[in-house]
Amino acid sequence: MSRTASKGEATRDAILDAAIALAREVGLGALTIGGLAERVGMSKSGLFAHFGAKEELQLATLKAAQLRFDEQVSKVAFQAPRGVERLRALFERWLSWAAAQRQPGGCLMIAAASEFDDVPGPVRDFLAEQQRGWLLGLGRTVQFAIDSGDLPADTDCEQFAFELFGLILSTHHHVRLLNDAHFLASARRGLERLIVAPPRHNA
Amino acid sequence: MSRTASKGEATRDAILDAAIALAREVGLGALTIGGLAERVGMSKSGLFAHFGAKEELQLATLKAAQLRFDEQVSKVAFQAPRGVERLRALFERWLSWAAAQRQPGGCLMIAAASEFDDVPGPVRDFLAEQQRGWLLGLGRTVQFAIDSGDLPADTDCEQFAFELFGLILSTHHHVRLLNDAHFLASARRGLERLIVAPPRHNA
DNA sequence: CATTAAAACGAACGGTCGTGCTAAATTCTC
DNA sequence: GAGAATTTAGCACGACCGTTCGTTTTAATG
Repeated sequence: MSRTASKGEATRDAILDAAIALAREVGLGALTIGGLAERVGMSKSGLFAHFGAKEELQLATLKAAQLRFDEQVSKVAFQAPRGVERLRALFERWLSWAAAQRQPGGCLMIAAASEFDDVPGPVRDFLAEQQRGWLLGLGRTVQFAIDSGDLPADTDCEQFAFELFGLILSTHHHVRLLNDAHFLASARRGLERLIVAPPRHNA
Repeated sequence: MSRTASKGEATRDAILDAAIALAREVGLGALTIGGLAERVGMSKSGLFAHFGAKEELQLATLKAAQLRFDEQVSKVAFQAPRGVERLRALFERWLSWAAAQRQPGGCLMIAAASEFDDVPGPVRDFLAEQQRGWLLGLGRTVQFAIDSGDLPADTDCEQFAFELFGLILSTHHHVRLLNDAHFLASARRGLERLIVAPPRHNA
């Protein structure tokens, strides 16, 4: 069957699947090994042996979530041609990742960032690095839209990315807290305004 | 001295002061009674007696934070005359509340919302109600700017408030996680774009 | 100042946390 | 299928959690 799927790796993947789901509900910091073990259906110590420390479990969970994000958001959006079309695809995928998933709990990375932004350590470091990379990737996608002639040449990519991120955050916040999906439409209107009247350099 | 400041109320206030500070660092959920007691310099049971339950402590902490917010943000901004001037004042005050405070930890309400958005109970209910009220207040401030002729008559107040909130969230997120104050400037540029090219109805 | 009420304390409770250790069970390799 | 390696379980530990209770200290009242 799968080439390198030893039993250990298989259960490890299953654990991380459950860890993502559980952490989205209670938070990455409130993720307990006992609770996770019960959810997966194995012993606490058996699960623990896969990671050796709680912090490792947290990091592994974040990395697994990032992998999923890349597949469900970035990868899919990058099938659209460069330009606003890809930008819209990315935004739409991102929206459904962050605020419209069926299972409870929003975006793990966003929640974890808010949770760990004052807790120094590897988890925070990972999140910060991840954020830097994502911001860069967003800026690049905007640049492609400029290159395609879909956006004015003097569009400020970084400012655009910053505001785009704000739209996602606001949607995430309101949809999750107020349980009102109409904010998804607000997000889309915000994107259109960004496209029609984008932020520009020296303006 | 102060009229109704029995000893009990005084220490209760001191406790809540410390609770806000501590909760901003570790999160409202990770707030422990023992840790808070140590910080305040009193016994665990003595502190506990003031609230009777941890959830009451959490709620009291949130209410105390809201009180501060009203005084430091809303109240001050409302001294400016209605219109964009007040809008700018509000935004600036809000910015320094959320992302530029000296002490560690960002905005408690934002962090708590992200932490409790999937944890049913009084804390979540309080946060949701608070958010509804704030969104309404924001919209009203925008409406004043329309009435003063500073914004087009067909400006969409709710959409405006939604995007404004996104700017604050994005700033909060980036400043806290990446420790880079230059995002404050991004926030201000976002506000200017909102004023110059606001979202409109039927557009 | 004496009395009473309020507030703070100290010790203890049952539980759960993360983490070692050792033994049993399972999977992999030849 | 035998033997080695990996994976899982069981149990115990010290620490800390929220909470209770009885006592002692402190503040308010006449």
